[in-house]
Amino acid sequence: MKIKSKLRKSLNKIVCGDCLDVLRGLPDNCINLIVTSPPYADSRKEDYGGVHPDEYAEWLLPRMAECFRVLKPTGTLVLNIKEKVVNGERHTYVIDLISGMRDQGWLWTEEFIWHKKNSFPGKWPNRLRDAWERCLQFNKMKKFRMYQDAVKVPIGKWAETRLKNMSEDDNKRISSKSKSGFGRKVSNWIGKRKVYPTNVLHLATECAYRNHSATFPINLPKWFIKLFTKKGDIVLDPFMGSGTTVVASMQISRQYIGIDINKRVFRIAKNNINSSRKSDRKNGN
Amino acid sequence: MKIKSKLRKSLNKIVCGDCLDVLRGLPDNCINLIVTSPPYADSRKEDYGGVHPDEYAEWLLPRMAECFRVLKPTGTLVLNIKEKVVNGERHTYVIDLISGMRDQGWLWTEEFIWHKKNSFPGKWPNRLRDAWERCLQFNKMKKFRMYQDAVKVPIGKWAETRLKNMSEDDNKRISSKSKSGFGRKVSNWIGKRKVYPTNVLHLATECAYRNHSATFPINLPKWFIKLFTKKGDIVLDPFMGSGTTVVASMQISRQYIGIDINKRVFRIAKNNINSSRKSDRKNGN
DNA sequence: GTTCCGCATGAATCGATAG
DNA sequence: ACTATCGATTCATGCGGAA
Repeated sequence: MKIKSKLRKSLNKIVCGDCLDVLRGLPDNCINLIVTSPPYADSRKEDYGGVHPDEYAEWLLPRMAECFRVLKPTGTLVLNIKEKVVNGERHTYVIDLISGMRDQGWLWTEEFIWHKKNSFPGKWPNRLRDAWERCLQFNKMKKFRMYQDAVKVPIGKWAETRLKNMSEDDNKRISSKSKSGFGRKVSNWIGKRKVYPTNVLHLATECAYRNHSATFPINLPKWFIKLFTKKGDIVLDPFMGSGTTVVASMQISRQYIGIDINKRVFRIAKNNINSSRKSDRKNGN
Repeated sequence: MKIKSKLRKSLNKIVCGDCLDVLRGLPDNCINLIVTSPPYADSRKEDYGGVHPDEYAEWLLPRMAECFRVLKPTGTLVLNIKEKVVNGERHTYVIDLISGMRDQGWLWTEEFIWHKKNSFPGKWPNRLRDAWERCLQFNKMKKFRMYQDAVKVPIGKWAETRLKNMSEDDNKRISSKSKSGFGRKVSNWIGKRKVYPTNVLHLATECAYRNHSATFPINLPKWFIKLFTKKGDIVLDPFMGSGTTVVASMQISRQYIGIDINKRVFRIAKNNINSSRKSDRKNGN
């Protein structure tokens, strides 16, 4: 049981280091879900040094190989990514990445679209505003775990804003103010017909209280965690950033492992996780 | 003037045949915009004989080469396409196509998302409902014609309240605290009624012409025609289907060339175009 | 206890200018 | 010529305090 203890030692912890090295310390086939948003090519230079678009796939691929090894056969990997414009053209590093990962044995199962409702403003002579990002789904096998019922949404006009309205945060915010208000809200939903959502997610980028330069609304990882894991399962984020995926996992009772190479960002993640833990306790969880 | 007459003879006509052959009869650099939805791999078997996904890019590429030749240097190609699921996995023929077209000299300028608001209902064991398609934009040069003002949309209702009460800071330029380089000057928006859209299109799949097996709402090609051409410009659809792109072109006073290989579908297109012409005349155009 | 309203924020991109 | 830095451009959202 050496392997099991090795895993147990890493569980519900965050680690500062290159995920390429850190992941080597994990046993094979132990993770249920990997949700991550790797630093985009050439961006976040301050925090990550900025990998050039031409070398991006090459840089990310060995890390994806380690992810493949640690993921359970029925597990899932979700990669939030978008190619940037280089020289007036969309760069090919994302499609190069897909090709390279398929060579590693990954199945490119699905591509979700995150529609960013409040995208960056701006006007350019030959380009409109960019309002979407890819969430690439990869698997090791055709048959993977998926819990569609966990992400059902009320029928009707709410379908457009399903994630916003379904978020745990909303529940929590209401409950912290008044228990009765919370109960009433829930009762509104009871009895409503629910339908399965689509592969297009409508979410705004969060803009308040972010010390980290990347926007990654907590409802995005949370939605995928609900869709691909059940309570107690293990969620990994090898590019944790400010810890959004980890906090999402905690809030819905999944176990987690978080990794990030940058010390400044790591401290922010630690703070976010600690304050999330505190507010959890306050609410009696 | 031999070339010009060759073009003039083809203008505002539709042709039944393989676009690979038909396009050879057109001169170089004469088309302003190509908007098309090529037959999907392995589907529409009845109409097109069904190209297998593994051979799809190979089949489409020589036709894209002819498109490259006939397109003006400042022109644009828009390809509405989506990879299908083969063996539980998204097939790679679209990214193979992008690679192959870049080898031909195409620039992969942008990728628009068509969000299908009323996607087909249903439930599959390992998959949610598919509610989006790609609209790939390709160009021959970095500088192409684009008329963003033609597709402006009404400003959001946030503006009504926000712009009434201006703080002092709103009148000067405030730069964002993060290193993004972004700033804001709220007073810029006073009096503005319309804003530029994003690269995400929300359109329902209203299929006017039910005899054709592909759904392609007329507002999709029409939007791209407005964005990339002006009145009198020439629009080509080498996979015309039931003629949606052609009808859209007629409705907003662009010239057209439509091609389709399938005789049955071709007759439907002819009918659609004729009745569109009639209703045009009735309206005094 | 709810709604209203002010306001800071964001994985951007291009062209010009400087080294 | 080629690369690095800099300034200009512009929406919609959700938090938190106020009514």
